[in-house]
Amino acid sequence: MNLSPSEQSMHKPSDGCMEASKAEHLLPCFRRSTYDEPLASYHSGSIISHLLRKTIHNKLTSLDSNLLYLPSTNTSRVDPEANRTDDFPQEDQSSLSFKDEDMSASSDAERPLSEHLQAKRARVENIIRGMAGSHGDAESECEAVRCRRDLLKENKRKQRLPQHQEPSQSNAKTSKDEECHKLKEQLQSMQRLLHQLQEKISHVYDQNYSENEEREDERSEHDVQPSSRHKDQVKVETVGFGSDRVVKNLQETLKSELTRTVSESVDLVFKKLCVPQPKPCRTPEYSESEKRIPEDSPSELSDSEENIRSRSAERFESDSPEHQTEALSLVVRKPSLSQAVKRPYPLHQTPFQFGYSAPLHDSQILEHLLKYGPHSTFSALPCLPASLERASPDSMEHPWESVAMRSKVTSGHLAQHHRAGPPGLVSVDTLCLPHVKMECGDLQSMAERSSFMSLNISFERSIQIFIIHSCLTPNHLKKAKLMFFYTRYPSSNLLKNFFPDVKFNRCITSQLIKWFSNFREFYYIQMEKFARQAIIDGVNDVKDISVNRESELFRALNMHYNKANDFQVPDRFLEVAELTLQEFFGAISLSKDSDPSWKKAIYKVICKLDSDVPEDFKSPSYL
DNA sequence: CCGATGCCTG
DNA sequence: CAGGCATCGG
Repeated sequence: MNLSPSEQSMHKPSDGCMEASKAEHLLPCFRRSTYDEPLASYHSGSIISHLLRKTIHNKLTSLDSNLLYLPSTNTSRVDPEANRTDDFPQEDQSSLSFKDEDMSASSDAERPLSEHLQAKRARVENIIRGMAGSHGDAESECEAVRCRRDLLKENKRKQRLPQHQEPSQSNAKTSKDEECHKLKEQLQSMQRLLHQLQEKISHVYDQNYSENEEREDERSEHDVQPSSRHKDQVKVETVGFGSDRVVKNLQETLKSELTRTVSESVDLVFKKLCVPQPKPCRTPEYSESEKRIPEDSPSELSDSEENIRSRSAERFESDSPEHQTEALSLVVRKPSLSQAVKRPYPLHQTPFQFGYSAPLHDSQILEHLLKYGPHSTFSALPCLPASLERASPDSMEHPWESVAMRSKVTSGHLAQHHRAGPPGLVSVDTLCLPHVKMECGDLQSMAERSSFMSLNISFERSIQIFIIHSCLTPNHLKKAKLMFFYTRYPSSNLLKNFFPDVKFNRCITSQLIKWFSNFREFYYIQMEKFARQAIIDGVNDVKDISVNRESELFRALNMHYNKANDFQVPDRFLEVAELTLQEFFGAISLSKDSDPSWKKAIYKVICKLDSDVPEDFKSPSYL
């Protein structure tokens, strides 16, 4: 398929491929990130409407609908393949119009043709009109649904519509073939639309960016108290972060990520649509049109089975389950960002309307920042721009307070704030991040105010959020589970001592405590279960109850707290487990379980059996 | 009132 | 595992 000039200009390699590859280079982890979970978890319908809702409802659209609405040259091209299959004059595609005059004008030439040709044309125009009309219509958030409905209706009504120059046949196969093809085209057109939108976003972003700069300049001239500025309007430069390049990188990464996300979602939809009957979809045209959008997708984009499969959820599932579940539950679902979305704002007032899905996306980025980088240092974060490098030595003590990074641009004027550490390294303390020290409760309001909810995310803010989110990672969870083998009832002080790399606050503390509460819950449930089982099994004497490493009970517990089984569980834990089981057994034997709070007595006993956690656990880099 | 805890639920 | 809720003690 050929690109029209307008499309080519829209899909400039420098805006697409280059950025994608650049992003790939800078942030390799992103590739997997957006793809893995969220897209795989959407089903085909929802992802598209989700994306469309996100984009069409976006404020940017209303800011300048003309930007989005590419004049006839573009809107009329939303379905060029349909034009071709319907034998529309190729050269007339860009002038395809919905005006009646045009209809009649062209129909002069086509009068000899059978009526159904005109009917076809009318239908195609109708479809196009429907799509075009909804582009600028803020009300119609379900463009995809509508188009699809139209198309399906179209197919039902007219299954004999010729495809691929084949004679019209109305057997079931061609019908499905057509539908698949139509949907493919439709999705591709939406993809183009979204790509356009993405261009607009970056355009508006750039506008805002320069506007903000101007505003900032004005303020610094007229404002007597610069401190009265809204925090969120602190522009990147004022943070002293320094690097335009860093900001640009992030910006570009986000742009390309949006594009790629769209592509992959479309791919996923395709896969779902086409898998039942792959052959019909695998027409030459299909391959062609797939290749037509390389800038949206990684370079390996093709219609090969391998690639399709590699995009599928199956592959995702084949990944380490622990890897996924834990990371996602910890970070993606994390507090405020998702909560903010469901705040009871009237839709039209929602300050982060556009960011409908942005939190998820951004959280994924952050998640991967966390996943791939021990929050102790940035050095191990492959996703971070190259300008962020090695952490300072003192970061091993309290990495959260001295996440160090090298500013390749100007670290000089920041060095004055920097404490210990090699020259050229800048502590995060020097970033003057206003929110870094705030607590989780504030995070939501921050998210609401923040440009983070849009693509206008600044780098320093992503760092803030990174830090906030990096408080507890999957590794921390793993560590906590292992610590449970020693202590069932850790005090907050103990936790603080053993998680030196965590910036403790109310929220983090209670989350950690909650973890242990959950651990205990599981522990006691198992105990009760096995105690009852022992009774059922006819065990009479408490002394007949023992727990060793071969016990089923131990295996269950070990599976829960030491899934990888790479940790030597201390013998003491076995003793405690045995005692606990015996307590439960005794209590149940004596029918104490009729008392609603019968377990509390047991808890009281067990909580005294905590032992010291080995010093090794104090290392932030434990695990 | 706040924090810790437990219970229930998704 | 996290959220929400109720309860309890300081």
